[in-house]
Amino acid sequence: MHKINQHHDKLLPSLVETYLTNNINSIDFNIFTTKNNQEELIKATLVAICQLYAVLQPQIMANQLNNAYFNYELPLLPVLAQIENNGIKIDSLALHQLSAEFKKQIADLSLDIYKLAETEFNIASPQQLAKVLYQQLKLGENIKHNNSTSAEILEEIDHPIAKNVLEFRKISKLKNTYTDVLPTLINPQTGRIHTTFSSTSTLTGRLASSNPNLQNIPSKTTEGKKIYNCFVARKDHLLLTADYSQIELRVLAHFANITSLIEAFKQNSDIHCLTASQIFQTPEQQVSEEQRNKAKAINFGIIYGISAFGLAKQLNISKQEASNYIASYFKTYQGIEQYIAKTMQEASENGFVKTISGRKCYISNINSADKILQNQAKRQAINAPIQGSAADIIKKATILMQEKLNFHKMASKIVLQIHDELVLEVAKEELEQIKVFLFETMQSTFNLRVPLLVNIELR
DNA sequence: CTCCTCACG
DNA sequence: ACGTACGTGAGGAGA
Repeated sequence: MHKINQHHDKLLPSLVETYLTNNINSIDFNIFTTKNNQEELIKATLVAICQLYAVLQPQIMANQLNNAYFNYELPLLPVLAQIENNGIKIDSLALHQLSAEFKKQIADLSLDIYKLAETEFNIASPQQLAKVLYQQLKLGENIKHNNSTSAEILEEIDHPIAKNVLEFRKISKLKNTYTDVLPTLINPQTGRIHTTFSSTSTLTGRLASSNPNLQNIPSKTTEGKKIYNCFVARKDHLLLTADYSQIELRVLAHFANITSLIEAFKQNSDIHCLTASQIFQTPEQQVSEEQRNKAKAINFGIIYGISAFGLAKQLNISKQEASNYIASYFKTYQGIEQYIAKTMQEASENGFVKTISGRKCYISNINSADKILQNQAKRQAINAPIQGSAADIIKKATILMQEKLNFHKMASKIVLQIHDELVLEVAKEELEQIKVFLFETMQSTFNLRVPLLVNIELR
C-alpha cells in the first residue's frame, strides 16, 4: 500500500460520520476500517462521495461559496495533482557532498563550543544549552531571555560561543532537514521528488506542502543557496521561476483603495523608498538604506496587522518610536486606518473575513473576552484577506497556466507553487514561448486597481 | 505527544 | 498593565 497522507486517510470516514449518519440511505461506514475487501471499499467510497455531494453542495450555495469552490478549488485540484505527479529533479550527488561538508563543519563547531563551555553537552538541546549559557557562563544577564536560546536572543549575546552556536544550529538545520533527507525521498519509478499539496489546511487559503515540504527550501543564506541549487532540470530543460512582485502590498492598495499607493504601483516606483521618503520627510533620492529598511518593515507590518510592540521588536527601537512611525504611516496613506477598522468590524460581526474569491476565513477568537486572544484575532482578520486574496490570485493563475500548457501541448511542466511563485521545468526550445505565457497569464489574471507585476528568472 | 527552534513566503 | 507582529511544516529533545 502506498504511503498516504494521514490527513486524507481518515477524511472520508469522518465526513460520512458527520454528514451521513442520519441519512436514510446511510451506508455502513465501518467498511472503511475493514481492509480485506477492496471491491466493497471502492463501491462504498463512491456511494459515500455521491451522498456527501448531495448533502454538501446545497451548503456551498447557502454559504455563498460558489465562486471560491467552483472557479478556484475544484479546477485547481487536478492541476495540483498534475504538479505533484510531475515532481522535481534533484542532484543527489551534490546533496550528499553537501551533507559531508556540513558534517565536518558541525564537528569543528562542536569542538569550539565544548572548549568555550569547558564541558561537553548536547548543543541541540535548548535545555542543556540554556544551562551552559545562562548558569555556567552567566551570559545574557543584561537581557531578558526567559531561558530562551532562540537565534533572536543569541544574536544579542556578545560572546564567541553564541556565534558558534548560531552557526552550529544553522548548519545542523540544513543537514538534518534537507541534505540528509531529500535524497532518500526520490521516487524510484520517476527518479524525482513528489510533494503533497493541500488546498484546505490553511486559515487563509494558501497551499500547504508536505512530505516533503517543498515550499521552504533554503535560499537566503550562502549555505542555503547551495541546497537550492541542487534542485535542477532534467536534460534539455531549464528551471524557470515566475514570481509576483509585492503581491500582498498591491492587494492592500486595491482593497483599501489608497490613491497614492495605487499611483505608486502604476508608476512602478520603489514602494519602500517612497514610503520612507514620506515618513521621514526626505526626498526620495536622499532616503538612506536604513530608512528604506524601516519603511519596508512598516509596510510588512501593516500586512501582518501592525502593533507598536511588534514593529519595535522587529526594528529594535522603542515602542514610542514605533508608535510614531505607525501614526506617520497612517497620515501618509490616508484610508489605511479606516480600512483596518472596517475589516475588524466585519470580522467581529460575521466571525469571518472574505478573500477576493469569496472564500471565508473564520477568525475564531475575534469576540473573545481574553484581550490577548482578541488582539491576535484582530491581526489575523487584517492579514487573512490580504494573504488569502494573494493565494486566490496565484491559484487562478496556476489553473490558467496549466490550461495554456495543455491547449498548446507544451512539453514544459509546472513543478512547484511557492505562495507567490510558480516554478516550471521548461523545454529549452519552448523557453521564449513559456515566458510570454507566464507574463500574459499571471499579470492579467485579475484586474485590480493596481497592475500585477511578474518577475521571471532562470535558475 | 508537546515544546522549542527555524526553514520559507 | 498586559503580551503580540501574518501564514505554514519538519526535526530533535524530553517527558
